[in-house]
Amino acid sequence: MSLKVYNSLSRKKEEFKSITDGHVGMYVCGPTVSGESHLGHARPFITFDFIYRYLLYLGYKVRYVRNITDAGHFEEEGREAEDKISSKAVIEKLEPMELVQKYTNLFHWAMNQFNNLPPSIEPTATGHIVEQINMIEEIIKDGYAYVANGSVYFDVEKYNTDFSKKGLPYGMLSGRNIEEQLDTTRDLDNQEEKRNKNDFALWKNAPPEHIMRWKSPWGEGFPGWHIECSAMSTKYLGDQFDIHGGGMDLQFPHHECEIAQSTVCNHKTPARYWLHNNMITINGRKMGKSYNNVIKLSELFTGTHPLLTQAFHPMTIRFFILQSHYRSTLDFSNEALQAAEKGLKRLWEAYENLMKLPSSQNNSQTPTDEELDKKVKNLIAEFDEFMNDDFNTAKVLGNMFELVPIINGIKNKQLAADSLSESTIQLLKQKLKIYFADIFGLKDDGVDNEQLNGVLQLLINIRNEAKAKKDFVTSDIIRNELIKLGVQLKDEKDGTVSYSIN
RNA sequence: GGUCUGGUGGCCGAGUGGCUAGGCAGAGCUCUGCAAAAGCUCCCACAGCGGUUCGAAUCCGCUCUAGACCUCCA
Repeated sequence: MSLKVYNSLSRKKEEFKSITDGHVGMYVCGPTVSGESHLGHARPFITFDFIYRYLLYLGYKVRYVRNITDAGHFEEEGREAEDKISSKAVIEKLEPMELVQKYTNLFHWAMNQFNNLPPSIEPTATGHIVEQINMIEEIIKDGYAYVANGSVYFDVEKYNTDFSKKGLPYGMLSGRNIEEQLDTTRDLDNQEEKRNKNDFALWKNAPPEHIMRWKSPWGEGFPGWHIECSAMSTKYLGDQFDIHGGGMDLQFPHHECEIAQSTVCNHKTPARYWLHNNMITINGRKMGKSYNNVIKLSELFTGTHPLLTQAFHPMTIRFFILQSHYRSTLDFSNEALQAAEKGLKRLWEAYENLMKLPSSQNNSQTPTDEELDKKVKNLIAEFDEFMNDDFNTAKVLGNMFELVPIINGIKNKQLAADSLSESTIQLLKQKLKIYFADIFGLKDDGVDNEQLNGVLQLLINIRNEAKAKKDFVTSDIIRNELIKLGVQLKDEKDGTVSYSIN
């Protein structure tokens, strides 16, 4: 059984084979820290987090590189090209690096909330200006870029002509044919500098008011749209690496340009497998700045957004994303998120129940219900199978939910304790823990507060005494008032009382 | 205009030829002082029209429809 991944480059599922045995190099396009991350951004970072975690589970040593874009890509709104980061800094009266730091911190905070593992290396664009300049020089030397008024442009046409002969045409990732591109009537800044409309900037000459600027062989300026990813992936992962990831919307032009730049410099396609996650939609539309329909992560966690009826816990978001396949669109709505919240709770509680099941209460290795035992073993075995099929977390969760009634049934004695063999229960515990915590990265931020526990236990005791005296008025007050406070008491089958906090 | 991807039960979402996931919501039952929780049962959908096939949500064609990219965007 081997891992198969959908490669955007070939548009097929392919068997995954790493370049170096036992090692994986993975590059994922990170955030532009000129603003706060929104729900749409959460998708790739959670997606590639569980991919990273799964590769680790398979035993690979993974170098996971995710950049921070802090040098400012261009926003070409109509006429004026301006560096996003420097212009916003003026508005907010902050130093550019102060702004960048603020949003980097916020990003890290959000990643932490989602329980995403930090990448192995998180390089910044501003920290790699030298590498980017070196790479641009190489491209010029090879004749695939030209200088115009202190800016440098990549010669797409020449690249396409030469590399098509090698079977590496420009547009191979996104299935584009450069002759067929739409003629934009839009006026882009400095378009006349380009030899061809498809050419893209490697280096931009900085106008005087531009704050972020570096010296280069072509004058003072700043790096172009795509060069940082090429420079940094090459530096940390080599000429060719295993996986390049990002959102589908980056396929063109960003990843296409990356391929062109890197191929010129390194004489080979940078990544073997290109993985792209799909978008989160809201009312059927992609969530994105251009649509003005973004919900920021902080708003999501606090419920402060007109579209939200309540706050949603980061783990609910994570679970919501895990419930669909990463290449499908995922439609946001309060209802969908509420369903995810309840589903996660049910799964979480079953998981806890399982972990608390006493082990080896009987020595019987033969289950009394062989059919059920077999079913459980099969459901567990399918976890790996589903993940190996292009990381199908949705199907794994489906199986987990099928295990829930079995686990709860044993716990609540609706099923005999020895229905399953001891070894199956052990296997279940072991695998579920790995999948739940290690691969899916679901964690309990459980209130582990001794004082609160003590207070609740006291109330439970009082209620028990009231019940013993058939003073149901008192016992019901305790139960009903607690539920209003988000604490749900559960009368267990064995007479004990447990609770869950919402 | 080009390239591409979708349209699945009240909602969300798996599923690429037969065994018809799963979650949420809803209904009934068991348990319970009553509830809740838990368990059991029910709710058998695949945009439309043709075609291929013994058999299609799944393949092919057409139609309708939604969306993505072609411009910063996860």
